Order: sequence, then structure tokens, then C-alpha cells
Amino acid sequence: MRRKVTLKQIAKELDVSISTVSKSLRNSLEISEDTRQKVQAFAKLYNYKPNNIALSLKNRKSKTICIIIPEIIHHFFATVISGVEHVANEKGYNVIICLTEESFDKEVLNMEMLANGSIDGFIMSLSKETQQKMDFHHITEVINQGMPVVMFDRVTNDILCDKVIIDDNLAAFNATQFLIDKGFKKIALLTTVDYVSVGKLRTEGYLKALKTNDIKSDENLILKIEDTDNFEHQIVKLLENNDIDAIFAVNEIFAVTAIKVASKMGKKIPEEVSIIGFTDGIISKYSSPSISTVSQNGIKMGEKAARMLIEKLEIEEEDYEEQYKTEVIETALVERESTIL
Amino acid sequence: MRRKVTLKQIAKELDVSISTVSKSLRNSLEISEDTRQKVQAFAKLYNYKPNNIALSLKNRKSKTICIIIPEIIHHFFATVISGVEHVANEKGYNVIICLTEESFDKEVLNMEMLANGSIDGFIMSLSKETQQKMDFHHITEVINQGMPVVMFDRVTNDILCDKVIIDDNLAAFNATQFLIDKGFKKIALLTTVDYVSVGKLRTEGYLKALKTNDIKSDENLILKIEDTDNFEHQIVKLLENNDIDAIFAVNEIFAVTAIKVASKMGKKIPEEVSIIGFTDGIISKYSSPSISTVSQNGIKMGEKAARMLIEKLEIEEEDYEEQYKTEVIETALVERESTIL
DNA sequence: ATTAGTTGCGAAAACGTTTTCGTGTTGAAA
DNA sequence: TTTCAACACGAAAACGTTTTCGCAACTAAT
Repeated sequence: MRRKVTLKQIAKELDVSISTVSKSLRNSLEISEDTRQKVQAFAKLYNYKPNNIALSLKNRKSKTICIIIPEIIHHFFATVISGVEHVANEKGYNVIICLTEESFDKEVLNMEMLANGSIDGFIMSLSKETQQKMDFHHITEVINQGMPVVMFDRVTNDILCDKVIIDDNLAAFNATQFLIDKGFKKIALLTTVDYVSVGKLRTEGYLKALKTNDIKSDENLILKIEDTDNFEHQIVKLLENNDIDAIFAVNEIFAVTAIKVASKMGKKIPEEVSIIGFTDGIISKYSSPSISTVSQNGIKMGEKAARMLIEKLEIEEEDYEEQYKTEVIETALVERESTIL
Repeated sequence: MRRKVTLKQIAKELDVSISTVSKSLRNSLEISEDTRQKVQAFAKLYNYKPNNIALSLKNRKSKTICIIIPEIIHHFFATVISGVEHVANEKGYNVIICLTEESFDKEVLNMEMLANGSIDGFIMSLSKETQQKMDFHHITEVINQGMPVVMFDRVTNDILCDKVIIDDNLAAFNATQFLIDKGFKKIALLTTVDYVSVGKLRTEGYLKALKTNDIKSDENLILKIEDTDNFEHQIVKLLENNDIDAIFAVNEIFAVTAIKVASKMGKKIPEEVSIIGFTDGIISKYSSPSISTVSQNGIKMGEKAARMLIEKLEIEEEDYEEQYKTEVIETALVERESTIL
């Protein structure tokens, strides 16, 4: 169990200075061919690798970025991480992940912990609690310190920074229009409470589609689910009390649960009720029937976010100009069994 | 956009030495009440936070651990991360994730990149390619440098280190026995190729259960799936050519695919074929019918692994004794619709 | 033989901490 | 008045790098 070898040790061993060793290893022309070879051979033998921490301190950058997400269990977030990791690796960056578990405090804590030199920038999606509180001081603070932040998916207009989103409103509009085009009129909406930014936007898209097609929206057909633990009975009620053609759900879980509930009530899918979901994850793919859905490409979002962040990081100080972009990732409608009659 | 304030700057501003500032902030008794208060007030005002990198360099530990997994998209691995993250956070550690995408080279690269001071220890699950190659030199090297490694799930006997596993053999035995107890005799097995350690163990458990119950194992009922992209037709053949009672699948994807295929062939589940899977993820839960499964608690595995690693990290050098444990996490059989007649 | 230019290397600073040790000042005891 | 503690603080080393600068020694040109 030998400890890692350092420049100092090599220098001592070969009876030269630390500078000489360092320069030799970086192939500096200052050093004679002879010494260079000697040092390099020795370094190779002892498997010398420069200490990253020391480099980080010297260069004042850690070549590490942090991605903060609410839950890793959600397939969508996992795909985003995957995209981030991919680009980061390619560019020589490491990725630290932090999970907020939808808690404001954990979000703040994580950012404060890491904003002290450990990382060069953040990629983040807001926790529910943060969105509810509308308290973004921790993010402002980090940005003020000159650390770039890229937000994705769950973003806020209150913060000026780069963002990667999908057009939730439009995607929801399209999904609803898709159902309308199939001839459905009584379309239910399973959505979240309004403070979840994407939920709200998707609800608006749904309403817009109805309006555009002169269909009166019906309060009774809209279910805003707050507690994601136990909402089956709410769906049961919705289906019992209304004569429904189709359902648009703003996420996979809502969609697949609707299928389960409807099936149990004896309603055939898609024959009696068509269903379309949001987020193209494994649930939609493997459900029976498989679920038509708005596909939001998490990998692409992650890749884009990472590219934007790293670009900001590698800009020279003097060339820096404060300018923020919001990139919109295309969504697509994936049709599967749940809407094919 | 002011840069982070350092001890040096505070010292200059207040016209004291760096030492005095440092000591004041750490409430050293050496410093007079007066100066202490002055410094602390100033530090608070400027929101001073010590630079983590500098601390890491000084203390020669980064308070960061790395988890290396093949794919984050797999729900099981995501749950493990979640467990690791939880414990790590609790103990004041950060978590870096690395994805190998089942590639040996990426696994080696990741470990080499981080083993140079960036992190204090590894938690890892082997990539498929590594298991196939049986080349573990990168892991040995890291361990020889005195860096603790904890392996989980996909482990190898060739490396001496702490491990967290489930008893794959026993769990598979139990699952098979469960089917046998229900009266099934023609039980098919959907498994992986043998070099995937857990696949092999589960296959052995299945075979043992058959043997124990004096059921002759039948080559034709065992499907070893290599290419996970396109194996539906193999399952179709299996079902067509054999009269099968039940299926034991070594993962969720195989299980849910079997259900889909069987349903399409007009076989009712569970009435005509019972199915039991492995890994209690969202697919099993939300599938229709929902899938009975061997639940391996990823969160617990992650937590355990993190605890073991951190314990090793915080042991004093002198008290260190080389001793490795292998912890076995309990599995449970979760019965759902796919086996309830 | 003096000067100028090259070559090869080392000293030292810097990144931001913590900590050990030393030192000057004060007040009290001898 | 001398001596000694106690007190309050600063200098410097250390963690492991990279890089700038300076300085010898040598070569070549005048």
C-alpha cells in the first residue's frame, strides 16, 4: 500500500529540483533531452499522476460541474444526467450530483456546500418546494459570485441565466389537438397543482387547444393532483361522474394510473377511453397497452445544458459578456396503443 | 459579480494577519474577544466561506466519494445512487457519479481520472465488459494506493474488498420454489449470458430449485439472452415450441416483455402462464398485470455501501487493519397480479 | 580576452487553508 | 527593579502543482 508519488518525491529521488521534474513531465524545451527522459522514465515507473486537487487550487477551477435535481428515481431526470455526463466526460469534466428530494432546504444547502471552489458551475432543475416558495436567493447569490448556472425543465423567470426547456405549453397543445383531431370532445386533464411550473404550462396548453377548437373547457374534467401518493380514487370519481372520451395526463405516472383505474372499472383502452401521456419513459413503453406520449428528450436536454455551461466556463474572462439564452428542445408525439383505435 | 472573499482579503482589510483571521473564525481562544468579534462580523458581512479545494489539499481528503455504475437509466442503479447520496450527505460527503455504459475502457478511465486526490473512495458495480474480460487491474491498483473500494451487486471474487450483494442464488431459488409450490412444473427461465455475474447466480438458483424438487431441468426452457435490443422473437419461439406453466425472468425488462409477447399470442396472464420477475422497479409495479417479483432494495444496498465506505475512510491510520466484509441484503418476494390465480 | 547569446536548471511565488511555534507586550509577583 | 506568566498576535510551513524569473555555465563571435 504505497501512497501516491508526488513531484517532490521524484525530485528528491533523482536529485533535481521540483521545477525540473514538472517541466520534464510537461515536455518543456527548457530541459535537456537527457534529464527529460530520465524523469519521464522514473515517473512512468512509479505511475505518477498529478494531484487533481492541487491543480484545481492552482488553476482556480475544478473541472467539475454539479447537477442538482429533485429525484433521481424519475426516469426523465436520469436521462438528463446521462446526457450531462456524456458531454461533460467528453470535455474532461466530472459530474457531481445532488438530490434535493423536492426540498428547498436541501437545495440551498447543496448549493452553498459546493459553491466554494468545489465546482465550476451548476445545472439544475428546481425543487417543488422552491417553486412554491418562489425564493431563489441561493441561486442569485451563486450567480453573483460569477458562477454560471444553467436551469432546465423546471425553471423560473425570476432568475436570469441560461435555460434549457421544452415548450410545455405547445407540446400540451399539440397533444390535446391530437386527441381532438381524433374526434374526441370530452377530454379530461390529469395535471399537477399550479405551482409546478411545467404542470401549469401544460394545463394552459390543454386549455388553449380546447379554446382554439371551440370546445368549452369543463372544470369537472380537470383534476389537479397534489398528493402523488394516493390519487387513484380521485381518478375513479372523475371517470364515474363524467362521460369521458379521452385523457391527457401531464406525466407517465398519471397516465399509467389512469389506465389501471379505467381497466379496473371495466373501461376498455383505447376502445372506450384514449389516453395520452407526457415524458417518454419506460413506463409508457412497457405499459399494456403501451402509452402514446409527448416525448421530451432528456438526453438532449442534458447534453444541451452541459454544452451551454461548459461554453460559459471556457470563455476567457476578458471576452465575457453577460448574455443568456433559453434553448427550446423539440418534443415529439409518439403514438402507441393507448390511442390507436 | 464579486469574487469569493478569502482569508487574505479579510486580513488585509482589517489590517491583521491571515492567521488571526483564521483563528478568529474558528473561535480560537488565542484571539481576544474583541478581534474575534470584529473578524466574524466582517466575515459574515462578506459571506465568507472557506474554499473547499484548499481544505482538501491541506487535509489530503476531499470528502467526496465516487459511485461508478453501468447505466443510470436502470431503475435499480438509480435507487442505489439515491441510497448512497442519502448517507453521504448525512455524513458530509459529496457524491460524484460515473457511468461506464457497460464499457471496460470507460470504467478504467473514470477510475484513473479520479483516483488522484479528487475523491476518497469508490463504490462500484462492474460493467458487463469488465466482467467478461475479467480484467480488474484498475481496481487492484486503486486499492493498492490505499483507497478503499466497496463493490455492490455486480462483484467479483477476484478482488478483495468490501462488498454489498444480495444472495442472488437463494433469491432465485426462492422465486422458483414459489412457482413450484403453486403447482407449476414447466417453468421457463429468461436469463442473461453467463458472464454477467448476477445472471449466472440466478440461473444456478433456478436450477437448484428444480433439482431439489425432482423436476428435470429442460434446456429448451432456458433462454439466455445476449442482445437486449431484440429478443421478443426468441421468447415467441420459446412459448410456441413448449407448453409452459410459468416463467421466471431475471430482470424486469425480460418479465414485462414476456407478458407483452404472451398477451399478443393470446395467452392469458396469469391464468395460462404465471410470471415472476426480479428487481422491484416501476415497471413491475405499473405493468398490467402488475408483476410479482423478487424485490432487491437498492436504497438499502446504496446506504449500506456508503456506510461501509465512509467507515473505512474515517478509521484512523494507525487503527487500520485489513479486513473485508461482504454484506448480504435481504430480498423479499412481492406478490402481485402476475402470479395470483 | 571580452562580450553577447544560448542552454539547463533552480528558487520562489502563487492558489487558500490550518497549525505550530515564536515573540513582543502587559501585568503581577518577587 | 527584575522575573515570569499570560495574553494576543504574526511568521512560516505544509498540502502539490505550475510558471516566471534569475543565474550560472558554456559557446560563439568580436
